Amino acid sequence: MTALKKPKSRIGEVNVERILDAALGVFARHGYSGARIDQIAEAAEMSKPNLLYYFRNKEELYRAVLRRTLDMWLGPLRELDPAKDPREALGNYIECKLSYSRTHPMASRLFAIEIMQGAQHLSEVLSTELAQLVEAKKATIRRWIEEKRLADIDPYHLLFAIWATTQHYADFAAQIQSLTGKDLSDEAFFAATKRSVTTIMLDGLVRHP
Amino acid sequence: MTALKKPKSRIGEVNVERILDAALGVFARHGYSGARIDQIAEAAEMSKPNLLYYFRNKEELYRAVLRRTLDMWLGPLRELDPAKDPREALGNYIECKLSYSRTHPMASRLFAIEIMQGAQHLSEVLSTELAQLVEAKKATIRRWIEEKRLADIDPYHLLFAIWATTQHYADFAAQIQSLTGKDLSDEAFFAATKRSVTTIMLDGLVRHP
DNA sequence: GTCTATAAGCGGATAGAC
DNA sequence: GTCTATCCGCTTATAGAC
Repeated sequence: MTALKKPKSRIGEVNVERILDAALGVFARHGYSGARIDQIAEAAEMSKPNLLYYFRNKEELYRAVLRRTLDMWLGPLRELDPAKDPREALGNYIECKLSYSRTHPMASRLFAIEIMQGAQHLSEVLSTELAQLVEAKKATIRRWIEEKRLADIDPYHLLFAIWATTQHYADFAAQIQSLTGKDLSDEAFFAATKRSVTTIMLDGLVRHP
Repeated sequence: MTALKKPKSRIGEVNVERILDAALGVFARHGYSGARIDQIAEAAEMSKPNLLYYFRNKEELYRAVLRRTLDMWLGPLRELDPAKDPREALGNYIECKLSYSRTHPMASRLFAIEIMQGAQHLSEVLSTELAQLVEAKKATIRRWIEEKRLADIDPYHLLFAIWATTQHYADFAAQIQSLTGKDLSDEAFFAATKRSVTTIMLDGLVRHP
């Protein structure tokens, strides 16, 4: 009878996907309160009441969008491989995060806006899932440092620096576009960005004699 | 007669300041469309119609808040001193930006949200004032590189990396608070952050033999 | 499952007394 | 300059036919 959250029919599933895709775009662009349901409905090529047949209300839709993009958001960090050389492992991680900023800039901005506005819908996730994951990776980073293969840096700040520099190209794309005329969808700009970010993070800016 | 924008009386000026302070907090927390005028009025200890006596409408108030925080936002980059050693000059710049993230986190988030949502009220500034400033600083950075005192990095990406890492502590404070339990208002955490960010940016992560 | 029509309520903005 | 009261448009959400 009710198709909410667990649509049984094929057509229902397709519609839910269409709605979630459309909602990601509108929420990332306008924030939660700025987003309009009929705007999302229009983007999903659907009437507003029809959309509200699948999602009880705006809040439920917003949470669903966050949840759906969450795994993708947490994914790259899980891959950080303790067995590898730190240079290679961190290089991979940076490349992975940067690719994510290129292919999913709206997801990045969605989370960024949510966190900047207090992370009210994410605080649960941050203090459980992400905290656990970060705790595990801290151990990896500490080992590299003990083995003298990495500078003596607090693992938190290392992770923050990588997150900040890589996500910046998605989150602040408007500013970067305004200054350079380009964004990560430009193949050459993406390659140059990858090279620069990797060099800065791993080798640092100042030449050592 | 009209006190709008140019209040003649002392009491008017004081009220305008109170409103702008309150508005910064509410806009930074909820974004433009999420912000409520009566919420700002309440924070400014004033009735809603009274607030609208000083600012014709919400849009005008928002623009006034952006304009007032703009100089502070552009300030640190102006100070980047070509005469200094790059290590010292960039170190100063990082410290300056980080201090700004500590003392004005709401201003940082206001601009971040504005840019992430398309920078519609800032595009003028970005492509004129900021672009000019960045152009000037690019020359400084290029000189340092030519003198072999700096790694061969595109100046744009260097600036982006510094902006990203330093502003991150203001913009993503909720996430950092959730993971570390601290923010930059903690004196020890601020000192550790400054040390870590400086080391990562200037010296890099990977130990060179 | 999808639509048209509409209820319900919020929030920006104004009128007008003081 | 500041207030109370109020208007009006806009947006969410529902009712009910198909």
